[in-house]
Amino acid sequence: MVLDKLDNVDKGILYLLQQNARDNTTAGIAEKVGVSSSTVGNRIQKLEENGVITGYHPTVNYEKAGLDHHLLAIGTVPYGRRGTLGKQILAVSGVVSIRELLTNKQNVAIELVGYSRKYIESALDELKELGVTIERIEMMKRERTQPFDDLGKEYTTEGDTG
Amino acid sequence: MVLDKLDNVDKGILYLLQQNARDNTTAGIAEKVGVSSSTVGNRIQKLEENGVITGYHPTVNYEKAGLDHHLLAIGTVPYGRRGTLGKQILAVSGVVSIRELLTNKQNVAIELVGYSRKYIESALDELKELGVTIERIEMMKRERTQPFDDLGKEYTTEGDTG
DNA sequence: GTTGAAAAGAGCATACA
DNA sequence: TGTATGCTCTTTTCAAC
Repeated sequence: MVLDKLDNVDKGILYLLQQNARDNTTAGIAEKVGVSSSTVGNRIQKLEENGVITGYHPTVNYEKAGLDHHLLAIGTVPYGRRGTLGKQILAVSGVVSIRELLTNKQNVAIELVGYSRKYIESALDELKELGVTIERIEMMKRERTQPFDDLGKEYTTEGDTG
Repeated sequence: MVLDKLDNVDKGILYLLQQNARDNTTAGIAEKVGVSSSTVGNRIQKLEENGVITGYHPTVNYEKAGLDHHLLAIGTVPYGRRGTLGKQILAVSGVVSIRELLTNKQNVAIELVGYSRKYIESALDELKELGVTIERIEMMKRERTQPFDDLGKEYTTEGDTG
């Protein structure tokens, strides 16, 4: 499924879901994109089936949850092994995300979260054992995420997206 | 609110929500953490009020949504301006996330998404105008996100988290 | 702070245009 | 394919513990 098959209704729904996937009800979305609530439900289901929406997750403030250690490990993974290693890296306790880049060096950015320095160190040890060469470790100050804002805002009646 | 105030029930709820924030109902969570569904509802509300949970977002597969251009701009922002610039950077069309690091150089990683190369270029121009020095631009191969898996799994009866 | 039940609201499936 | 209605399930609220 590519964008050609995403019409204005899909785009509007995606935009609003990205604003708030929990408080934006199907009825509320329906009103803003100009269709019925059951159509919104059908569309969302299709977006999920087609892999456009792959999941719904809460954004957790790790500091407020008591996880004081939050850092980014920038490293290198051998070219051929990146696909396989991704899952293994995610399986390491404390790893919350990986970004894979199309470069030969420094091609992975691994976000780590933990209760203590010891916790982080054991995660780094595990990563090394998997074959990840850690090149830099930086403390993360903050991470901000936002929906792609040009997806379908124009197809909605922006009002109270919550 | 810090972790000291997060008890096992909170941790279990957070764990399950991170697995699937949509299909895990309060009743289902209640069963797995061993409390009533209304308690789960109350706890979730408090986690939101206290800023532990800051939002719920769908994970969107940008490629499947027709947004073929997905890259990471690594750059530098003057030390004193990072706090202010964050919001402005997020306001640039195409920017979906920023990671701020505690370094002097290359202290921001800006994730960009767009329909076309032109689209991306205009976003980069905007970033430069804001005062961001772009040092490297890398194509993103993939991004994988996962909940912090050591938050409260032990306090749940892992069964059908969906 | 937790529970259980009742009420309000949301989502889903069926039927129809 | 999109829309409307009725049914079921979820969430929220409130009294009681």
